[in-house]
Amino acid sequence: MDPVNKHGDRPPEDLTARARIRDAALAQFAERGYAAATLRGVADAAGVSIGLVQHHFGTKDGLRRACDTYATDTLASLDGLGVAGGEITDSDFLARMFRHSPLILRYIARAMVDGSPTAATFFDSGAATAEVFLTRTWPERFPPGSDRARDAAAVMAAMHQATIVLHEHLSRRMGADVLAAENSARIGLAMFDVYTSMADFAASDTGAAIRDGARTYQRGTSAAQQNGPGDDRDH
Amino acid sequence: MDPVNKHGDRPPEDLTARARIRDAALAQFAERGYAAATLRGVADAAGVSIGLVQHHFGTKDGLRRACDTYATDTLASLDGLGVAGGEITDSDFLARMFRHSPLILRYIARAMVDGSPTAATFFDSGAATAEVFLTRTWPERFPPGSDRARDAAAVMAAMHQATIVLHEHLSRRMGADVLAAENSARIGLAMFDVYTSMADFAASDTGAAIRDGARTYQRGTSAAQQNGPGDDRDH
DNA sequence: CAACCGGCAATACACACGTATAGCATCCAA
DNA sequence: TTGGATGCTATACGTGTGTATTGCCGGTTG
Repeated sequence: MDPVNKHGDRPPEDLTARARIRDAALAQFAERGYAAATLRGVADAAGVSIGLVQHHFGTKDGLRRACDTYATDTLASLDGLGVAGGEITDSDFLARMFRHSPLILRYIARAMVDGSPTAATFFDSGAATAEVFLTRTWPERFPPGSDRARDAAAVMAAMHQATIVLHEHLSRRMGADVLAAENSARIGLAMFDVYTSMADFAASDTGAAIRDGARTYQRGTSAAQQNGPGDDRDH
Repeated sequence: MDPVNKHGDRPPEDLTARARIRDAALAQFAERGYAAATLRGVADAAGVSIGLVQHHFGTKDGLRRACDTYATDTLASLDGLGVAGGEITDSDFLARMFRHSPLILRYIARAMVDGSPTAATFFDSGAATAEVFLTRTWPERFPPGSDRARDAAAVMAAMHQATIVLHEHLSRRMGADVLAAENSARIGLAMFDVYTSMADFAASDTGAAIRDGARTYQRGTSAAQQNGPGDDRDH
């Protein structure tokens, strides 16, 4: 049997050599990073000559841009329901992503820390979605346009995307490939556990002390960069 | 004034050319990644010849290993209080890290996704710390050695380290360098907000529905996997 | 048939990289 | 003074890289 879900349910024009090259590039860029990946490696993985890679994509950067736009388009096509509405369907979105193309998921994970301009768009999209969710669900805590909402949304996006970006370490630690479809729910449940537990901690005395300490520390530094007398050891 | 906190409070032997090369390598590896960084670039940044880099570190991989061990030692020296005890002094640990050497922080952030073997150790250390914290604070929810505790600890480590690994996107979105010492408290406060809010969401009807859906989905897919049946709702 | 054009391979080229080697000061013990 | 270490530079070498060039082959069009 040939490799499954490699060219799963894609239109037939995607089975051309050009598409094979793009898929190979997605995999190579994801596994080795842009700098370490070579055009000859991509050509070999795609089973074509290196000349054909240039014929279709011109330069190495052109190949990367093609991968970026392909990933962006695929993501946009999956954004149709749920995410665009500002719902927190993160796990559901990922589940669909797992099924559709783990290749793109791995590529995104690498691009996020590989200097790709598309990665910034992806992160900002996640942060924007989170911000809509936060301001809609708790308008009093996160007033629309406030710094508090913006900060929380950015941090929340980072925390969620961490499960993708750090999938290698996460998988090693959990003993399973967290980018495999059958394990998507496992991360979601663990995130629920972390959220509820850490909220308990935040509401506890020590949690409140830490938060207050951070608040006063922030007030001290926001005026002048010098560290105030604070540092109040939280036992 | 010369660049501050570049060779801040380090022993005098660190001001040798060898140390300057190491610092330049830390910066170059962090900014460009291992593959894209060049020995000539490191030599230029350190103000020495490329031959001296080889004289001190032999090969490029030797230079990377030297950076890894230096980062590891620095981390270990900061682990003295708080973290080793299993406390969740994450923000405090980071605050000290910010002050001591933002250089190493940036290096760690890159190494985490650049295939460095040290990065695995760093992640595992964070996950182990989190696991101790979870099992100590909520022993009934996270029994020591259970899959549930291990999963939650790994995800929690990933979520916390995300603020470092994704510092570039986070900083762009928040309009400030999140790896700067004066902003360390800001992330901590945002994380508190996210935790409390998402815990509310997890406790809501839709949150419970999502969790139950994930549970049944997971039961459907994990035939061989054994998770203790004693998961059920902890009120 | 002839001209042509896109898919594709083979090869050549210039360059930057990591690495190896040789040399030059300075210092310090014998 | 001699003679090696030591810190450091300069330069050469081989290789792998991205890219450019050339040409072949099959199908379409005039």
